[in-house]
Amino acid sequence: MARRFRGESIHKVDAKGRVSIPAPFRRVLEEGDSDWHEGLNPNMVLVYGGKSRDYIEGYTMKSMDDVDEQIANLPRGSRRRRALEHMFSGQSLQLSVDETGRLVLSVKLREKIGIKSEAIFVATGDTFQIWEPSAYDEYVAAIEDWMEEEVDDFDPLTLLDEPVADTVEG
Amino acid sequence: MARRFRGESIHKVDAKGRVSIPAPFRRVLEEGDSDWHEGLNPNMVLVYGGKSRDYIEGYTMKSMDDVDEQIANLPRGSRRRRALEHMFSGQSLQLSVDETGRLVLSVKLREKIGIKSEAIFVATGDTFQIWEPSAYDEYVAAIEDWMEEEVDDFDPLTLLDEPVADTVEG
DNA sequence: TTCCTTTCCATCATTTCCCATGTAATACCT
DNA sequence: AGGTATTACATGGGAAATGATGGAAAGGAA
Repeated sequence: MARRFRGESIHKVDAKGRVSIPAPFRRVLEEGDSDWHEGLNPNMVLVYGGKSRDYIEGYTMKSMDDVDEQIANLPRGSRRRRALEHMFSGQSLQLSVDETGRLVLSVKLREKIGIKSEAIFVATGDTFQIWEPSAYDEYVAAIEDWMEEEVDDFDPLTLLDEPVADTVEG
Repeated sequence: MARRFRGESIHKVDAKGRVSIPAPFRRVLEEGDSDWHEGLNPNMVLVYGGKSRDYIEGYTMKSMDDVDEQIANLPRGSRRRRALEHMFSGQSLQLSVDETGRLVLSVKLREKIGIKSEAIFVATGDTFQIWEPSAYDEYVAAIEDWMEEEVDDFDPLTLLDEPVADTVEG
């Protein structure tokens, strides 16, 4: 398994939409770009689709290739495939990290998730998410409430043992 | 895997039918044209067939070569082959991007998909589509409605995990 | 000539690039 | 250990390059 994103951190977003990518995340992006080599800036992909999603998702080139390949295996023209193409081709963009470790969020993207002057980067394994900080706080609060009532013995790992009957509410 | 088209954007169509191709798409077209080199304008192919299709499809030279080759492998004279030849040879045209990054949509093409003063370019992986904006909105709304009910937990990637019992409606 | 298409220019708004600063983290030396 | 040098990061500002778009000029076909 490739190196994974870990941790979360807040960064300023300037008037041009520039934001620093957390340095540890940059290492993962470099490793996940087969064209990358020392001294170069890695490429990556942002996915901003999902009408009601209030975050942007960041992919390494490799993990996006995996997704693209799986989509390509679905029957052409099927609804499922069209939905995924819409999400991952139509609602996405490729970019390269700049010389100083930043990426640029266009006005369109900033507006979609409500970002003004700050953004929080959150690791989620082989992708990461970019949120407007207070929206993320709400999201976290919701998860923690759920844990509170669901997880008996303070060890979240018990969630791994239980049978899965999962939905959004599950 | 070759660089893929990503993202979507709206552009003005002037009285002569000129439209800017999104700059990121141009990079893909350049890379997908084996004759291209710095300082030159890439060639590409538009496919406008399909009686009830309300978009035009854009191909790089390479991806069109792939399609042509697959067609060439079908039995000569077969109905399937003739249909595909009609679609991809007959109902298509090759053109080159102009000096300022635009292409020209003839009156005929504009009428076919109902374009008046704007067109939206939408990436779909190794091709892209050109739509009349409001027609595209309808198409997207349909997809999103379907996603809404089909995808439980806001993560479209679950569509990749579930068993495929796929038809065009799947 | 007249209409239509293809080139060539011109302009304005972004977007990208380059440089600079302050601070934090780490390495180095004695 | 104490203090200093060095490198890595985060962030800002301005200049330069690119992109989108409109209009005029030029080439041709009818």
